[in-house]
Amino acid sequence: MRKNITLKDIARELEVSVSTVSKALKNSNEISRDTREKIQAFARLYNYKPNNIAISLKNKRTKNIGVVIPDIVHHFFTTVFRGIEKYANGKGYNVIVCVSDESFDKEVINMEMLANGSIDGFIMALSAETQLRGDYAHLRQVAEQGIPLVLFDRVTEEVPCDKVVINDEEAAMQAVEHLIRSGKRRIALITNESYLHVSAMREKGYRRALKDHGIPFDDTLVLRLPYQFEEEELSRQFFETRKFDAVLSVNEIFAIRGMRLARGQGYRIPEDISFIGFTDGMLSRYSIPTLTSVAQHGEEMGACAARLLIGKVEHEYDETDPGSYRTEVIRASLIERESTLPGLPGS
Amino acid sequence: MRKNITLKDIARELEVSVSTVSKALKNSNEISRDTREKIQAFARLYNYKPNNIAISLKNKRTKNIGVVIPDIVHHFFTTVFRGIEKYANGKGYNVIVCVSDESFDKEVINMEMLANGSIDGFIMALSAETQLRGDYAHLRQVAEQGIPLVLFDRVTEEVPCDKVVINDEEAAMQAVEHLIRSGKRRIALITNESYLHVSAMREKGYRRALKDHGIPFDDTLVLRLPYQFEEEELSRQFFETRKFDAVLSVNEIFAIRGMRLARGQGYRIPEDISFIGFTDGMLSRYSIPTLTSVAQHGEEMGACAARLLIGKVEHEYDETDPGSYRTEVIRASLIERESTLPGLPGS
DNA sequence: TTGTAGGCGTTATCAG
DNA sequence: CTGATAACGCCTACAA
Repeated sequence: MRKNITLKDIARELEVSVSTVSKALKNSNEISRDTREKIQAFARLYNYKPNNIAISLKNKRTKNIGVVIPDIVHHFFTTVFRGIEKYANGKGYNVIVCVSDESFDKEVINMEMLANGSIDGFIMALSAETQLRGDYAHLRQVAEQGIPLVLFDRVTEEVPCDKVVINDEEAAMQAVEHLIRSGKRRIALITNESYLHVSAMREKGYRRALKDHGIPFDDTLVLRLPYQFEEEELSRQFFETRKFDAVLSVNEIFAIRGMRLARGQGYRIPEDISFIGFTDGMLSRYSIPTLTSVAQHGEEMGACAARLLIGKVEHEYDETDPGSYRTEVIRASLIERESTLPGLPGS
Repeated sequence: MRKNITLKDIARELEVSVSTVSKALKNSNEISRDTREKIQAFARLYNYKPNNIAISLKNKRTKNIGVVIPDIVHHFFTTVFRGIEKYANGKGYNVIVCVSDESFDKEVINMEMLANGSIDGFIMALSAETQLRGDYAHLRQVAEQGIPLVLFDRVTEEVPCDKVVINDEEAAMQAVEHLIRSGKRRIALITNESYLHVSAMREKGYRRALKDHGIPFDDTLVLRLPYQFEEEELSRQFFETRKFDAVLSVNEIFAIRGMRLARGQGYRIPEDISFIGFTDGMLSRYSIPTLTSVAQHGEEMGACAARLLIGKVEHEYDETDPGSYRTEVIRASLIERESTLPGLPGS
């Protein structure tokens, strides 16, 4: 095992001082052409590479960014991560990922682990449990330490920092309007238990669209499913006992399961029931019928978050000035597929 | 911004030496109970946390592991990653992810970036381009530097290191045998262009199963699709012009697309054509019909890879001894769903 | 019981 | 042009 060679090694071999080597390797013209070349040749020969850790210690910059997400086996987060990774890599940063598994404790532990010098800043989406508890002390503490923080998608008003969100409410409205335009009036909503901020926003948009079109909100047309595990019975009852001609779902899995149930009961899609889901993932593209879907442009979101974060990391800023925090909104867009009827002409 | 407090700060405030503080904080009984308590109280009060970077520099251990994978928006890799992350986290390690995007150059650049002290070891799956070129110099170099390396799934014989693979050949055989047992004889294979080691192994298993059951291999029943982008026309022709009663696909996407085409042409699944795919992801679970699938147990693979790596990292080992390298085989299993007929009794 | 000194690898400042 | 020194934050052998 040939351990990595250091400046000191080179200095010893070439009988010069460490500082001469250091300067020579950065081509400083403090050093004579001769020695410079000699040193550079030697370094190349022995494949010298500066030690990142030492440089980090010196600069107090690690060129690492920490990403804390609730789940990695999840199309949307994965997509955002790709956006982050690409942008960060382009800027010479590496990305450390920690998965909170929707657990408050893990989120806290992971952040503490990273906050002690391992990273220059955080990008994160809150775990479900954190949102449920509404406890954001760990985020505030990180902010107090002067570590830049960017929240995306699963955000909260209670922490002053940069944020990247999609226009959930508006996107839900537009989806519902799309259904209304194609002649649907009894529109169901499938959502999860409501402590997730994004779900709440989507429900808000759903209600507003109904209201705007003079359709009364009907609570019996809202199916609230538990977040994590499958509860097939609830859904079955819902589909058997309620009459509706369209469904908006806050994610694609609920939509796909809904379509399967509807077909099982003999409904045609989209003629009898149309479906629109959030999260434009694999399932939407490959289901039968293919699912009309609200694309969240995760990769763009990730890139945006990374851009904000690295901006803060590299340019000194005043973290006490609330005006310096931005919230970027990524506009979702509706991808029309087989599960909805085409809208009326001109719409 | 209250920067993190250091040993030196504590020492200055309490008018003791840095080493006293250091020892006191690790409860060394070299230090009097009195000073110990005073120092610990002070440290707690100011929320002292040792600086990871400094510790890394001192110990030459970063407690980071580098994961290099071809793609993150990919169910299998994501699953493996989860296994790695969980195991590593449990052992106090963080995970730095780099995505090679199937590109040789990015793979090399990423590894060089990390190999200069940022990580204690690598876990990786080779990019398609790397396998195509067969150039593994960068891996060898890492190994020479004494950095432990574990390859998973996309491996090569040409680099001596620990490996984690699934029994691709055998799994493909078993899948084909499953089809044969349910009465199918003309079994098609959908695979990708063949420079991927895993695909080659699966094809081998496919052929062997046929042979073992006296079914002649028919090259016209093999559809080879390009790796990255969709080539719908090739598939359509294949489904229109060839007659077969079952399909084995090396991934779930090809299988799902195949099922859609087959249904479009009026075939019933599984009565007319059964399907089995590799990669037991979302699509397999939620497609219509649901897809019988070879589960690769990615999470288990990831955990295994992390275990091997951390083992090497923490226990000195002799990297010149080829006998010290292990290849762990994770056994795939067949998840039966609607896209295949149940096997005959007793099988 | 406490403190000093040296080192991990690098860089910046200043002296020669 | 070159080198000595200090510093980043921490640890530890050794001295007092």
